[in-house]
Amino acid sequence: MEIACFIEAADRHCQQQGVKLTALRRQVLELVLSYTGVVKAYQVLADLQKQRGIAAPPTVYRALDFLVAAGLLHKVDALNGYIVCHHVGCSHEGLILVCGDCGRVEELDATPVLDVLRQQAGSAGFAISQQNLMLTGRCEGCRV
Amino acid sequence: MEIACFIEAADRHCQQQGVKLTALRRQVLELVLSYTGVVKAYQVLADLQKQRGIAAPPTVYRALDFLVAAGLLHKVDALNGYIVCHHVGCSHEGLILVCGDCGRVEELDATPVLDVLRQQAGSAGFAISQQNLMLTGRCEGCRV
DNA sequence: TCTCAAATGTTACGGTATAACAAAGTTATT
DNA sequence: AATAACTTTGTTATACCGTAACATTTGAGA
Repeated sequence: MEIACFIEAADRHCQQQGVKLTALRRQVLELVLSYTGVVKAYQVLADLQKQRGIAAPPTVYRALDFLVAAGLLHKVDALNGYIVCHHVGCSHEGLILVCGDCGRVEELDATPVLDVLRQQAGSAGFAISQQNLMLTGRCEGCRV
Repeated sequence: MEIACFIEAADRHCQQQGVKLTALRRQVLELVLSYTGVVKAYQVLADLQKQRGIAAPPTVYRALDFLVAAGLLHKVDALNGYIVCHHVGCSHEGLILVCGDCGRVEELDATPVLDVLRQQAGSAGFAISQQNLMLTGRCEGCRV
């Protein structure tokens, strides 16, 4: 199962970083993994409530914040949602395409375009940090 | 005064586009212009209430949506805010650089890099929509 | 003037996120 | 073990962000 594999990798990743992937955090990560594409905090909250009987917003937000900080998830600001990071462990800048209709996510290599961006930002005095590039649009299936 | 100058340019821009910069929309634009940097919808709402006595959220959101659609403002998703577009007439997509240290915002033209991105995304089946690119980094003043 | 469409007003609500404090678990040290 | 210090999680309450739905007004053209 792919989820179990990812969890295992996440576990190693957290150990390496000296942070703890607790039971709750693992549970939230599994819930996010169970979706394809973008997941909202309140969806995760609802799922968590089904599994535990009760849970409050801070519980899920804290777990999500941890997972983002650990590099296991990315926040998609434009959609108020979260996606799984597909480049855990490799220091690789992704170009993340999110379909605004179906939530499907695709990752490409952002290196070439970030080279251009770094140059452009540099001439304005800005040093842009390592990061992923997120764009919203429509995937092939959702274009009519 | 710089605001008056911008308003004048905005007026011409709207006429060219065949859309109307009504009194309300102009008032909201002036309020956004009165700030430096990112402004939140509810800040504008509060200002509007001071000036008119009463106003409700849809009033300001509709005006802001119009101004974004007209290319006069940009929405900054990551901060739930809005900034003035500094490329009215020459560009509709911003490359927005936010200094993680001091919060300063700089806007460049994202058109060239988005052309490249559209091509790259297109070959993966994605049609990326009109949007701003927002990147974090460090501005000249904050780099030691 | 009349009609239609666009813009604005108004009410009410739903989605997003965090503050503040309490309780429970964990770790290190004695 | 016992304690203390710290981290994590639970709980309550609330603040912030944004829109649906419908009423009313305004403005341009027939």
